[in-house]
Amino acid sequence: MEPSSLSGLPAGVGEALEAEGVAELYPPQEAAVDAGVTDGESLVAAVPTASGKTLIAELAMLSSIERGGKALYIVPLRALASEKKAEFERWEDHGVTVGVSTGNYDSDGEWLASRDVIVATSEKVDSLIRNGAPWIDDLTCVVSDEVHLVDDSHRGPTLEVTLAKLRKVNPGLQTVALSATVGNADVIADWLDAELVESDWRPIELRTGVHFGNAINFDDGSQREVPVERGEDQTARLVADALDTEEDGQGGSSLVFVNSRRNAESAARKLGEVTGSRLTGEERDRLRELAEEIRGVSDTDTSEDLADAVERGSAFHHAGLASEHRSLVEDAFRDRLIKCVSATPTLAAGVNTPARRVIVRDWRRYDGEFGGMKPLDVLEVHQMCGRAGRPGLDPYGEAVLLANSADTREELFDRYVWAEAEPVRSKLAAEPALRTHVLATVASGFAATRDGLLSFLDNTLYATQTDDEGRLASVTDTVLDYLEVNGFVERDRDGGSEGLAATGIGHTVSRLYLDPMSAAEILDGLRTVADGDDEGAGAGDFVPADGAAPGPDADADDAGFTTYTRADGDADGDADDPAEAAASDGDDGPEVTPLGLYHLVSRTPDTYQLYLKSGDREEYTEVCYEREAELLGDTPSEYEDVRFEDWLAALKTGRLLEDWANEVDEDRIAERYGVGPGDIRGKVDTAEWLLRAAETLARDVEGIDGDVVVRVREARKRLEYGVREELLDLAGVRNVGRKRARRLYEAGIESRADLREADKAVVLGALRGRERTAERILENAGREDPSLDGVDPDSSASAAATAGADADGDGDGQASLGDFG
DNA sequence: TCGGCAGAAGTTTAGACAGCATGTC
DNA sequence: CTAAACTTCTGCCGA
Repeated sequence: MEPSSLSGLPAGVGEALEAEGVAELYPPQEAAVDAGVTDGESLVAAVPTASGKTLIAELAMLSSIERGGKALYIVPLRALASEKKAEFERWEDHGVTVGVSTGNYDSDGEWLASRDVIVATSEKVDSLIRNGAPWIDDLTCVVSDEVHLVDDSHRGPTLEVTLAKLRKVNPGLQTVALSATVGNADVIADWLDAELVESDWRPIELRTGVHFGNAINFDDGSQREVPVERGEDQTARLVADALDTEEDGQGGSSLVFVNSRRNAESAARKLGEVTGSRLTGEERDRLRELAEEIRGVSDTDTSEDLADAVERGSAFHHAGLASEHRSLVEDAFRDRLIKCVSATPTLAAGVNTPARRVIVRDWRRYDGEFGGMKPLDVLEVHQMCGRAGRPGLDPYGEAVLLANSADTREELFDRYVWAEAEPVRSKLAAEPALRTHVLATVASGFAATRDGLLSFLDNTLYATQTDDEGRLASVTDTVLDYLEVNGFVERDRDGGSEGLAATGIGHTVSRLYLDPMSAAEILDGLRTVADGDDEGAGAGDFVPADGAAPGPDADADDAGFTTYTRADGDADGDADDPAEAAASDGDDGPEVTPLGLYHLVSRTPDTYQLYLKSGDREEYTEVCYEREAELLGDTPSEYEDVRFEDWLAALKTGRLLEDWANEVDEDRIAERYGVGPGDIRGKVDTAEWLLRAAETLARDVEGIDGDVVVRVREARKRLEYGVREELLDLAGVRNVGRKRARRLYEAGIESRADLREADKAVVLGALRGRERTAERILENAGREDPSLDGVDPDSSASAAATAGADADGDGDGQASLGDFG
């Protein structure tokens, strides 16, 4: 079937596809067309990765748009959103517009409602529904990429409920679900009332095999000799073998999957010996440049180790890397500059990074709940193997599992090579998942009674595949009790069917996209502050919202608390105004410190906890008692309460955040907490998000001291910029980060206003003579005449700045590791 | 007494979604 | 119940 023979697509699309080189549709694509994707028919396509799934989605979306509709493409990862957007933008010549919406990136100012195709993550779509995005009911086609992720216990339920909601709002909606080959694609099709296209067909041959001893045995019965000498590294031999086998005039690159970050790093180091000896002079030069770029991303050991490996054509890839690191590695690997990447599962499902040879070195991974090393899911291994074979570059792809004995070889064949992937199973009927989705479903008007709620939940995958009819109802009831106790929903038990309604806070929580348990924890924590200084202050008391009050003052205690309203003149974001800070210092209520707030949001289920290492328990128990007064809420008993462990883990995270807000260098933080630059950014981002939510909650809820709102905002801003209080103003200037702000401050330039007035020589000196940077900064600070022509840097400013930048930000009188190793 | 070294014992362990505002003289 | 790569500790040896 030729693309140009398809009907129902926008004019010229078929021809454009042929011009791209799509002369014939692939068999699964043809089956999809036969099943009616271009006629608005719903479809589940369960086919291998890289077998043209995206084109099936495009055919559905484009034909839907041609009929006057609007399409939504749901991706599982933020990183994939921009990849897909770029891919779909090639249809803009045919009048199709594309927009993206994810948590950290919205299409540049474009109003989504006007776009024909919108790419978003499932959480973002869920959030848009909760917030009543007007274009949701205009959708005529929704594509769900990697639907098999409904099996994921954390994020699966969101996808499941979101699809159910979209279909409910829009009964005629064409639903196209793209899935890996799984055990029960028919059940998914059944759930979505869709046709099923299932196939193992791949455009590039994929051979899967197991290496043991001196050869790889492939699933097609063939063998390839790859002898491994005694004491030689099996992985290294296989990587070398791929590189030494030229196809298309080039050796093949490899992707090695391992089970821990540390293993990824040490494998990359070792494999650098293999790749390093096979580079051309030009490649060495380019790699050296790339390594410099990597070092420039971050000052941490991780960054340094990565750069060292990359210089030799080898790299590692895991979530501890900064996102800039990741894309540098991914791009260079695609460009065939980096010859081998050792990765954790980040690369198995993320952006498209194919390799000629995939080596699955570790097939078991530590799992605490399992109590040891757990074999990977068949689906996961298949996903890894599916990365083998680059379309247009490799004549074939090879996926090799490593065995260290004949027995293991047989086990790997049985377990992975011959095995079908596990069936997908809904994880909806679990409390954490339902807690969030029951509240959202009630709050956004999908259900007003208990019966209505249960019948809505009947549209989920869970309902179509469970045999236990009562389970969903019973978990729902447990969750409803929880939501009622915490004041998020009201229940009316008088009528025939129990009535349900979200309270004001319930609505807020749902719109903020918080787990209700996080919201409850935050509210409890913040309320302890108000309760602490006046027993008489309760939620029902009179709340003064005096529009004339400039902020909390000494009298505020009389009423127990003061609320800020938008009218009180504090909406200008001037929380760091010294006068205000001084005023609140006069308050004798319990002090709300950044650490207290960081600890509070860190112990919320929306924050991923840091692992307590040996010795940490002792260390943080001590910190916990030292700073107990700052922690919001009661510390669980060290000896009787199992929650104590979590409390300490949250304290560790809280301290990391505090360090960041105290300008401790990234490399010190990385070392102190045993994390990578990517983890630091991740923790800070999450905390920022939660503190913003906390700010909104604190404003919306009665019984929380207005001063608390100010403290929350300041703690959040300090995280955002990574600076101490006195630098908040400076760090707000574009191109001024925590480092430059500190240098400027040490040179006597303490504010944005100073930047406009200061001696240019001092500014230039503080910025270490970087003329262009200094000009940009002056311009961004709003200086009339930012030009630095003929200005010489003031060397004393530069010296002061250097001294300031080297100071360890640990000046709170706590025990400090004042050594440099 | 000290340093070097080998082997024993102990330690650690993947990933990643969400909101929001708002500018400048 | 299950692993494996590291790091740190321990004890032995020789000088």
